[in-house]
Amino acid sequence: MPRIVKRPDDRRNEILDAAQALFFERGYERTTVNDVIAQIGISKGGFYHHFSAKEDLLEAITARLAQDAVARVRDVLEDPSLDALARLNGFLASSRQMKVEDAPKLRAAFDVVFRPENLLLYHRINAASIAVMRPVLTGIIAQGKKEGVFAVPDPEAAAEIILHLGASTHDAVARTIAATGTAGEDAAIDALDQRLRFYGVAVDRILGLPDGSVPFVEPGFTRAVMTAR
Amino acid sequence: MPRIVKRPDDRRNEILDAAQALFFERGYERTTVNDVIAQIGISKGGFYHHFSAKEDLLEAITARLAQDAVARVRDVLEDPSLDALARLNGFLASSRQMKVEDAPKLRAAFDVVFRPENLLLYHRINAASIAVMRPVLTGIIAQGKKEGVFAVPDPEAAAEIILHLGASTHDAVARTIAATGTAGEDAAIDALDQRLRFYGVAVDRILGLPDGSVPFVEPGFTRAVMTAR
DNA sequence: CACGAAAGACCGACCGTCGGTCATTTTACA
DNA sequence: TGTAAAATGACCGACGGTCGGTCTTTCGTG
Repeated sequence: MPRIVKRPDDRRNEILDAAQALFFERGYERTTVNDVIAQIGISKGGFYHHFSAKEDLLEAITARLAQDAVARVRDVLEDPSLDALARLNGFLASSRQMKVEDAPKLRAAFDVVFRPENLLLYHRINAASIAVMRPVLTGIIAQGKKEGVFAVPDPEAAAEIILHLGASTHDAVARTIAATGTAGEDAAIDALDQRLRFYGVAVDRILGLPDGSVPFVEPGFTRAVMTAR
Repeated sequence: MPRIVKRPDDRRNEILDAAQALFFERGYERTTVNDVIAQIGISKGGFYHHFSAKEDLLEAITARLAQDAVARVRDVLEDPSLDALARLNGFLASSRQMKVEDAPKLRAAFDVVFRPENLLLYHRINAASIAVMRPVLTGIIAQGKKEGVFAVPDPEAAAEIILHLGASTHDAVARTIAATGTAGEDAAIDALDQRLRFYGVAVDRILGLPDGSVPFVEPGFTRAVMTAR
């Protein structure tokens, strides 16, 4: 094979891009290092020059995804005119907007990531996004505590709990995906939507707010994401 | 090797016991099928006669652990004289008692299960216990809703959320384990204890109860478990 | 500017391990 | 004694990872 030399960062990103596409297409375990290097025409040694193990790919990809996600909502987070509740709701609204915007890609990824055999991939993505979001949400909650609107003893613990709430949707989402294409699809989407609303209520209560203060979903959101192609 | 024939159930349990011990000693990935069969002196084919994949071991072991755990608190769950809040607190108290009783074994398992490379093992155990506990907790919450003491729209969703709260302790526990033997151990245990108390408050609030109604830990519990040898 | 050597990006054959298969043998029991 | 189930262990293919070596780029030096 002809030897093509690239700047290390470019090559690294090229590998990451290829691996990410494959992971979201086949899952982590079912993607081999050989698959990745074949996709971009690189040798085994070349790959291991940039990454010390297949596992490194997972770490790098999930970190990159999480960083990208947080970068896209930075403007809301840094607007000094917002009080804590507005900041929190703005943060959640931006996140939803992002999800709706590339709903088709997201939905396709869901189909793979929520399969039982890809549990590890799911949890890694989750852990990475929690790691990135934790300081952000902690900041918002600390601000709200200072403002006297959030009644929590420990902002960081509250942030961790709320972020993990997202993980508890795993089964509900998986059930909805499983129902796709069946007669129960419509009902499954409604059930998921109702469940997500309750998560919003759970957040309200954990923060010591009246029910409905932090809407987790808006009308049509769940359906828009789950029926995207 | 001499051929020893046993009743299928006995053999199955023997394999399960050996695998469980190894998983809690080295983790799932680092335990090979050869390790398991070597431990009890059985052949490869013999193993695959009883289990269709290594993955099956995980499923069977986690299911068995979860079943055992729920069986041990059955008496509290079936006592008809208890109202919902008493039942919930009794259920949690029994769970704590179990943990304190075999704290040394538990702590040793923690050391392995909470290592980052054993994330899958941790999540599998968690998922299995949630699967078993969900109907139980759903029943308790539904009773409380009927009694008018728990203010939740959907008992099953509430049960799922509360059970997943346990998972959100993962990082906090991992941090405490990491601090074992260092100068910060004492502070780490206190921090974990405080965090667990907050989880109790979160449960209170999700169920619409006044703070302190559902104590998640009692004095000394966290320290007892985390310092056991 | 020329050039030679160090750095490091890249190659690909090779290796050990591991999960899993299968033809065969042994045992229990009706 | 026939047969279904239990158990054997040699074998397989795929996979993650290694390693000796090659080729390109960069940069200090005369």
